This record gives sequence, C-alpha cells and structure tokens, in this order.
Amino acid sequence: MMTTLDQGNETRSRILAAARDLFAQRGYAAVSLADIAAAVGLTKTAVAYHFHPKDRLAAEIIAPAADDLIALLGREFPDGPAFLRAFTSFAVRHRAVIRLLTEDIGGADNAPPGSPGEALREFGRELFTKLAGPDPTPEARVRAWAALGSVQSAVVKTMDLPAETVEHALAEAAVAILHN
Amino acid sequence: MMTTLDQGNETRSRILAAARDLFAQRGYAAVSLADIAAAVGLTKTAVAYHFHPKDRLAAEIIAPAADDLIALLGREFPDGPAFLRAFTSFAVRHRAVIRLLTEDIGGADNAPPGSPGEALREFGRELFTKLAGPDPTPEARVRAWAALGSVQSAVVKTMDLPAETVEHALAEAAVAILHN
DNA sequence: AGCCGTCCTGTACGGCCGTACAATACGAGC
DNA sequence: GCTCGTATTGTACGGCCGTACAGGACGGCT
Repeated sequence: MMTTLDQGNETRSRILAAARDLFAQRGYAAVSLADIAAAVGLTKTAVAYHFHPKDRLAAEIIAPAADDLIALLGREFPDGPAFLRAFTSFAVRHRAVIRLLTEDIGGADNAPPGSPGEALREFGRELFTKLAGPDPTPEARVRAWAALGSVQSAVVKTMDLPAETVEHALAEAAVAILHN
Repeated sequence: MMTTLDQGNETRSRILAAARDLFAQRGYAAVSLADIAAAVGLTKTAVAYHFHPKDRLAAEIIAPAADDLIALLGREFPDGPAFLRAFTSFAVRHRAVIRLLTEDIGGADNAPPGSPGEALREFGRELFTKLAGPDPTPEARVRAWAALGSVQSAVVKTMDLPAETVEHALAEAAVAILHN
C-alpha cells in the first residue's frame, strides 16, 4: 500500500507547488486548471481529480499561511512597528501565497457569500485595522495601506532573493513608513 | 448635427467612467462588458458598439495616464526621492487607473505580443529601473519594490479621500522607505 | 488468479465571455 | 418626404472555463 498511493501524494504535492507559483505570478483567477496541468505534465481532469472543486486548491495552498495569519492577528503588540515587523516576517515566510491573502481572489461585490474571496478580503481589512487602529485619521489610513502594500509588493517581486535578505531590508523599509 | 451625435458621445463618456471605476475596484479581467453595460443601463452589445475590441476600453482609459507616465519616465531626477515624489503625484492624479498601469492586465507568459498587458508590464519594469538604477543590490531591489507597492496600494485603497490629503501623506511615507 | 482502490485519460456538457450580424428607432440634411 | 448615419437592441456563434462521467492502466491484497 505504498508505491501507488505515494505516487498520488507526490503528484498532488507537485500540483500544489506549481499552482502556488502560478498563483503568485498571475493571480488566482488568471490561472486555469489547464495551466496548472500543463506545468506538471498532466491533463486538467487529472488536476480536478485531486482537487474536486477548484477552490480546494486555493484553500489548501492558503491554509498554512492563514493559520499563521490568524495567530498573528490574535497576538497583542505594543505598537504599530512591532506588529508590522511581525507581519513582514510572516509575509516573507509565506511569500508564495501572500498575494492571494491580501487581494486578488474575488472582485468587489460579486463574491458569493462563503466563498474564499469573502474571507480573504476580511483578512485584508483586519490587517489594516490592526495596523491603523479603530477609525484612524486619513493620514494614518494612507500610511497603513502604504505599509501593507509595500510588504506585499516587495515580497512578491523578489521571490528569487533569499528570504533573510528580503526580511531584513523590508522590515526596515516598512517600519520607516509609520511616521518617525 | 448635434443632439444625436452628442448623446452618443455622452453615453460613451458614461461608459468610460463606469468602466474606470469598475476596473479600479475589481481589476480589468474581472469586469465583463455586461457588468459595464449594467452599470450604465445598456446591453453589452451597445458597449461593444462604442469600443469594438474590449482592449479599446482599456487603452482609452489608460491613454492619458500613460502619456503622463511616459513624460515622467523621460524626465531626469537628481535622486530617488525626487523621482518618487513625482511618481506619487502622478499616481494620485491618476489613481482610478493606477492599478491597471502597475499590474493586473495580462498574466506572466500568456500575453500575446503587442497586447496591452505587454506594454503595461514594461511600464512596471521601467519604473523599477528608474527608481533602483541598473543592476541594484538586493536591498535596493527590495526597497524599490516596496516604495512602488506602497504608492499603488495606498492610492487605490483610499479613493474616498481627497487627493491632496493622500498625496501629502503618501509622498512622505514613500520617501521614508528609501534608506535614510 | 481475481478483485479492488487509486490514478489518470478522453469525452462531453453547461455557463460565461467577447464578438459578429441583421434589424430597428430616430433625428439630420438634401 | 425620403434617405442616411448614428445609436441601440436581439440573437447567435465560437472559445475557454470548471465540472461530471465513463473507461482504462496498474500495483496491493486475499
């Protein structure tokens, strides 16, 4: 009960890895099952076999990052910079998924309730609130979104760099946004 | 020769305005002709009549911003912060379009040559190069992408705020990213 | 040997997209 | 008044998407 089953799990992992990369590059909606299938040398039905609804793929890819994010949102931080450093560390650790977590999936109003897009935008808003506090000033709003966007952008666009390098430089850069 | 023709131009403008807003909210690919048509109270064929290929819509919406951007890229700046301030001003001025200019349209490798997506990613790369210089250090790369991303994110997420407020706060915030 | 579950393929369907085309309403101009 | 260009509609087509379903290849178990 090993070889056959393990081959399945292995291709399953290869699909997940390929999908993660493609999603990070092009975004969720822009990647079709056929694209993923082509990347791993299968047919799209084979991919659909492993992940029955397409949402499963997104959910399974996001899951570990989402768990970390929930933990992050649950913790208390002395100030904005401290939280932002923690968020930067989190973003770098999960950089292949970060784009999906912050935006992308699901447009504005068309998201059917309970869809993954719903929860994702919730995450984005919670991050913002955690960073900017309750009803922040316009300036604080701008700074908070700027900080969040800087992390997301930098992390996605420098995937070829070692994680440590990115985290060091980015933490400094992002914290610099918050006044001071 | 007025009423009939002017009504056409007016609905044309209304279509453009609605499309600009929808694109800014959901992104280019996520908005269908039917969506735009519904927003202005027409059928999708009516929209298609005014903008024969759908790309026309994107092109026409982007055009003025693209012109400004080209001018911006053509100018010389004493240092990074100066360029970044100019870019921030540009981004705020064209904030309803900025999302399309920086990312979104066209994924990674599937863009047919000559498509709008091609040109758009070119813009993104040129902005980066202008800000980070030729073969920058890893740190400089991170900072440059962080700065660009902060502007894009903040500008899109604070569309309800007055432009001046955003520009002031954002210029400060973005410049803070570049070392210091 | 023979069954069975896992893995994958081929084919087919319904849905939404952008587009093409014929038809209609209507004010403008000779 | 008839014609013409503009603006809009309705219908229809082909393409790509995600999904469903039936079938086949293959190793593990009894």
